[in-house]
This record gives sequence, C-alpha cells and structure tokens, in this order.
Amino acid sequence: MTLKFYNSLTRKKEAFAPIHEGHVNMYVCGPTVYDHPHIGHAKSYVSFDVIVRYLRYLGYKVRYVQNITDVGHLTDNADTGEDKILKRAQRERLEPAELVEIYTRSYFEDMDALNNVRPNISPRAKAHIPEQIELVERLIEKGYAYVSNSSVYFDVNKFKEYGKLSGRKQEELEAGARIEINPEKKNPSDFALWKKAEPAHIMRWNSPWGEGFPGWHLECSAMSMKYLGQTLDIHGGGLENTFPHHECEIAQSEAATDLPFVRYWIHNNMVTVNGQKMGKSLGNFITLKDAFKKYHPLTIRFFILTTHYRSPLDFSDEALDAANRGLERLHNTITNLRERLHQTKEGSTSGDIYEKLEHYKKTFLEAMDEDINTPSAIAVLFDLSKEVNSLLNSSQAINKKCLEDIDKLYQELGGDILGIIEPKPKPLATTFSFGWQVEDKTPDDIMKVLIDTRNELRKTKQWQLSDFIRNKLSEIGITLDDKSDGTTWKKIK
RNA sequence: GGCGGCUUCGCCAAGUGGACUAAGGCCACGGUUUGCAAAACCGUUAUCCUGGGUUCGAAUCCCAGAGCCGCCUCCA
Repeated sequence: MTLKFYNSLTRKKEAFAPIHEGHVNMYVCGPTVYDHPHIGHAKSYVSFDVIVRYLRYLGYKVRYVQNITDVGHLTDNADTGEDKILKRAQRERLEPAELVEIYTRSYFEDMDALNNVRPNISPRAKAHIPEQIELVERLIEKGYAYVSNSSVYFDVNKFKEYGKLSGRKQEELEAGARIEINPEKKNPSDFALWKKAEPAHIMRWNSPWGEGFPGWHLECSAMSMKYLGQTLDIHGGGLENTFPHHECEIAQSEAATDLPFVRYWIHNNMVTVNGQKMGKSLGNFITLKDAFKKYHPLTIRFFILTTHYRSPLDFSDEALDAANRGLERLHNTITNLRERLHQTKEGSTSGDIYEKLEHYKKTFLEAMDEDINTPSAIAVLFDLSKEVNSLLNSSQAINKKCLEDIDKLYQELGGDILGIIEPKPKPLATTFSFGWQVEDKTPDDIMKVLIDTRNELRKTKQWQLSDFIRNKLSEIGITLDDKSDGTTWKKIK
C-alpha cells in the first residue's frame, strides 16, 4: 500500500515519498486575520488536517506550518487599492495589531472546535519582515527583481518557468484585459515584492528601499523556507490561490534558491452555498460561529469529509441535516459499543470477527492511500458499523478484549485519522451564573430518577404516564431509548 | 477572450477501461425487534447529461453538443 497524492504541479496522482525518510515538511497557506473564519476556511483546514493526521498515522514525523497573515494586502493585483486589514481596523476603530489579535484568536477557537490539530508553527507575517526583506534583497542581487519608485517588483520575464503550476503562458497573461497597467512595472504581470508606503498607510516598515510593506506573495516563501528548508515536501492551499499566489511563490523561491520549491502541490476545492460561489467580496459567506449555532462542529467536519477534498462542497441545510443523521448513526454504534464494554466481563469470543476487522481496516487505509479519499473511507466506517451493530444485537458471545479492540479500531480510523470520533464522551457540564463551566453529575442523577420512575410505571403497564414523560423530555431535546438491558438517554443538540 | 474542472438513484456522494447486474449516507416504502417508540437489523430503489467513436469489454478513453462551475482583482 502506497500513499498517493494528486500533485497539481504534474497534474497526476503520484506516490508520496518525502525528501528525508520518515519526515514530512508541510506548509499550508493560512488565513488573513481580518474577520471571523467562515466555512471555506473549515473545508480547507479540515482537509489538510486529515492529511497531516494520516501522514502521522503512517508514522511520518510531520512539521506542519501554517502562516497567519497579519499584514494587510492590497485589494487589487495591480498593486493599488486598499489594505483589507487597515480598512477593517479603521471601521472598527481599532489598532491594526488589536484587530489582528482578535481574529487570530477567533481563528484558533474555531479550528479547535472543528477538532483540527494545531500546526506546529503558526508564523505571523508581521514578525518575519526581516526574512522577507532579505529574500527581496537576494532576488535583486540575482537580477530577478528591480526597484522602481521605492517599490520592488519581480521581473517575470527573467523566470522562464513562470506559469508552470497554473498552466498559463506569458503572452496570454499579458493579453488579459483585467491587468491594469502600472507604469512602475516593466511588464504588466510583474508582481510586487515590496511596496512603498504612501503617507496614509499605517502599517509600514523600514527597508533598504524606504518605508513600505511586503507584497502579498512574499511571506509564504520567506516563512516556509525559514522553517521547512528550501524545498518543501508538501505545500497546500486553496484552488483559487493557484494563480497568482502560488505561481508567484514558486517564482520568488526558485529564483532565490535555484532549487525546486515544492515537491507536492496540493489544492483543495471551494465551498459553494446553495450552489453559489462563496466569496469574501460577494459577502455571502457563512461564518463558523454562525454555523456552530445550528450544527455541531463535528457535524460540519464530518460533512466536509463526505466530499473529496478536490471536489467542490455545496453547503445547504438539507445536506447538513443529512450529514448530522449520518454521523449520529456512527456515534450510536460507538455509544452502544462502549455501553456493552462497560458491562462485559472477561470471557470468550466466538466467530471470525478479527478477520472482519482486519478487512475493514485494510479497506479504509486503501481509500486513504488513494489521494485521501475520505468519502470512501467513511463508507467503510458505515460498513464496519453495520457489522458491529449486528454483532452487538446478536446472541454471539463477545469478550471484553474483543470489544476493546473494536473500540480501538474506531479510535484509530474515526478518531486519530478522521477526527470525527471523540475519544471519550465529554463530561456533562453545567454553566453557573458566574460563567464557569463545571463538571456536574446532577443532570445524570436527575435523569436516573426520571428513568427509574418511568420504568416503574412501565412495569405496571401505565403506558400513558410513561409516554408522557418520554414525550415531555423529547420536547426539550432529550431522547430516551428503551433497550433490552435498560434505558439510556441522550441530549440532541 | 484565455486556462481548468464538473454533469452518477428523489437528495448528497464514491468509483476514471473488466469482480459495476455502480460503494456509502440521507429520504421513502415493506419487514424483524419494541407495550408503543427510538436505536438497530433485513429487504426494495440508478446503466452513469446527449449523440457519435475506439475496444472483446466504457460511467471510466476519444470527438462533437448541451448545461453548470472555478481561475485569469481580493478570497481557504
């Protein structure tokens, strides 16, 4: 079994092999922190999170770097226009540094909720200005960049391979009507490495070319190479950034080092909302904080993973509801499994369950190996659940060890790799008036009293009253399940 | 205008030359189980946008057409 990735650079699925055996250096374009993260961020970072998790599962030591863009970039590729962070900071009457801090925290908060493993390093662009300046200087020295009116531009004509990632040719780009002519540039498709700051521009740094700020492609090159070396194993990002962003990163980096910048380019597809493109400028994006009010973060995570990362994902209430039911089905099996485990003593297991477990595991891993085919992998989890449910419902003897092994398999596949199964049910928490969340067994105890009372009624066939209790609880979102071995309850969000 | 992608059951979504009389989920219907439910299990539901072609064999490759979408300003 070999892990394969679809490499955007070669447009082929390729077997994965890192430069240094056992180690993977991976960089993913992070967010610009000027607003709350939205579901597009969720798709992107959940997708890459699963890739990181899977690589680690396979035994690789992964260094995962994801930048935080806290320097505003201009709203226009002609290198004119407004700075998003500045604009937003002015609107909210905050220091840019304050604004960026608020949304950086918001970002981590939401990513944590989605159960994404944090990157090993989250470098801030603002904290790496010297590295960026150094890279620009190197490019000037090597003749790939030129200074013009206190700004520095990359001379695209000097880098013959410009366009190799996006499949664009120089001539076509120049013919493109949308590139505005900037008289400072030699060539319309030259891009800014360093921009001169106009007097009104607050975020500015000293540089050999005067006060200014870095061009928007620069930080990724500078920071990724600083922490991961001159050639990265994997660089990930959104499809929409293939051009110009990633193309420019390649140009800058390879011109500076004369080495391949990235071995595997991985691009994830976009989110649409009810069939429509979701974009910042369209203003139709759904923030995660809003989405979480309606759906459990793990439901959103699961939903994202039911579509392949290279396919577009359409976000709709119907689809989310369906995902919610599906995930619930999976969680039901695990809940039942753990309840059974709780009650089971040592003993013997009959049948060939282990053979089956091996089969499901193998099929699951094969799906993951095929360019991280999470939809297929999830299908295997459902097949496994059908098997486990049947087993639990049957009269077949199962011992504790066997149940533990099944639980462990779910932990590995659904937990460690996909991150859609929590290790243990979260303890119940109660919020007191002063805001602390405290573990509290009271709800459990109250539920036990209610359930016991109802079961007394059921014993004496007082169905009307027992149904009354169940219906009333259902109205407040608590479901009772009468099983052969007792009644359980759960609260549905 | 240039470049790229998509079209699979009512809905979502895998599959990219032969075990496909097409995975899985949701929904629906029938059954088992249940005091009734819930959960669970069993069963039922597609020939793969259209038209040509290549091949012993195509959802999968090629050509043409239709529809949808993305990138070529910012965006994950």
